[in-house]
Amino acid sequence: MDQYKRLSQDFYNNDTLTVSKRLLGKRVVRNLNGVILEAMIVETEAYIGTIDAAAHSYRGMTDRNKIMWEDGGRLYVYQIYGMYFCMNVITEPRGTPAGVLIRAVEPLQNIDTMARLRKIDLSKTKPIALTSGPGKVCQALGISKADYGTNLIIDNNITITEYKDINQSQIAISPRINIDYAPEAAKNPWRFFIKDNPYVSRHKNNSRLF
DNA sequence: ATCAAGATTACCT
DNA sequence: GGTAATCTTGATA
Repeated sequence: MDQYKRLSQDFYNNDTLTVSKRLLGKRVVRNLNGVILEAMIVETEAYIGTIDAAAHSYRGMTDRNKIMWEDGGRLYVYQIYGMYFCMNVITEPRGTPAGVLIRAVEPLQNIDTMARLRKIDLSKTKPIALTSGPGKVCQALGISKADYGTNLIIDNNITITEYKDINQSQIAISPRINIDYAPEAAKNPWRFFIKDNPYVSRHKNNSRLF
């Protein structure tokens, strides 16, 4: 590791909306068999346990979502549509199920390896296609269900560190993406992203800045 | 045992 | 703008 500090247990054992905002500008460090992939978080969504009909934890504990009841700083990985994975950073102390979906990152190091994992030829396709969406993020960083439950505070395969200071004026807020199955919850402005960052997933909701 | 649905993406017109 | 791809999971019987 270099000069940037890992985020602490206290960082994660916190209010989910606060953690969602504070994760912007932080750096994901992924050790993939000795190859270090690094990327900055640029887009997040909060999923808030028992009050949020869009959250997997809303209807209680299952085999899939049980990690959400653990302490913050754990990794919740699930498969979607039979072919993609999504990664969530668990928040709040043990017993309170909540997490933050990492929707987009900006590649920083070993971008060629990310392109290979994404099966993208960077001479033909724009680099923003690499990591501008939750399924793309996991594919580019080689994250799958094998990483379910990773402890970001002590584990060496995946961690998150300080990186760039993002102030409030650089953060845009919108409703969350693709949660039509929970129309009431979809009204909550619980998506956060860095304004004008090219890696933020493109969507009509981007125009609604609070 | 069966079955519908999904915190998505790539590709098509 | 629209839709196919693809399969684990959770709910119901």
